[in-house]
Amino acid sequence: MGNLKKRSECPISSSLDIWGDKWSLLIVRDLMISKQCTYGDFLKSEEKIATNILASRLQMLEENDVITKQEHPESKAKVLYKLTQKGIDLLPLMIEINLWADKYFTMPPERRVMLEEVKKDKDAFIASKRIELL
Amino acid sequence: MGNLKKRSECPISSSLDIWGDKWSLLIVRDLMISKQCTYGDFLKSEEKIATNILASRLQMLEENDVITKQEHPESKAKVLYKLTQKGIDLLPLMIEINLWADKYFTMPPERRVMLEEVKKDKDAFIASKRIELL
DNA sequence: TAAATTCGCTTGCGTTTTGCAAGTGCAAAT
DNA sequence: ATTTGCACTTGCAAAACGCAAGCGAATTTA
Repeated sequence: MGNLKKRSECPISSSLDIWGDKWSLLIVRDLMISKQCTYGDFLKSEEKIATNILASRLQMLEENDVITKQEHPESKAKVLYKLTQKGIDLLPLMIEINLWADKYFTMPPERRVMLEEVKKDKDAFIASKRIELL
Repeated sequence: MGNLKKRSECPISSSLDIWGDKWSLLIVRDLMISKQCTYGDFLKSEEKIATNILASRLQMLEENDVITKQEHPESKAKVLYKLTQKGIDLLPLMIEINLWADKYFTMPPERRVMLEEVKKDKDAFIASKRIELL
């Protein structure tokens, strides 16, 4: 299944080999907003990812150490997904995507609040989010 | 062909709808390194993009105002592709990808030189690159 | 405690996208 | 006048995607 083949030694290319598709960064986004999600949580988010695609992306991201599975504290039937350090390190990237999008799309009001905070002091925002996610 | 359908109002998702695939950001990368490229230049880069895929991505990026076509000064047979302002604004994002990759992959030596400069003063680097690309 | 429901996936299958090779049409060089 | 270069286009097989249904284990409900 989701095994990685590098197209080149270029760091951009190698990065895209892992999360360069329409869905992976949305999974990362959900984990940055919610800190931890179950399989069902991902399915609920508004872009409506197909369940087989979700499964393959989660596997890919786990194999590449961007996310980890943990057992749910209150049920063996549930699984918790979280970002690893490598995943949390995508935070600056995600923020730059938001800033770019802010310039060229209309932002939903809730995101706007967060972005104001980011614009005030980007590094501080990243630092506090980083702690929050660990 | 490459027409855009938004999956949601989320800025991350909308961004990915434009350049969220394995190839688009490599085209942007080439244009950030070379400032302007011909169709043939893109084909030459080491990831070896298929010509039909290249054509569809160039069209998509142009439709979404990330790149523009210009006529080549010395030949009507050639076409020059350049980044628009919207494309140049992807620079901070590209730099964050590089920084992330720097942490988790081995970097080719030439990129290392650039990254040292970035680490010394990120904003200054972006500012000078910005001017260079216009 | 048996039956129904929840949860995290897997499977099948039709559709779309990708990747490779070959081809086309215009421009420029020979 | 003919060949070469350049920017694509076309055809087709293979892979990835998207949708719906199914499945086994864990949990809840009757």
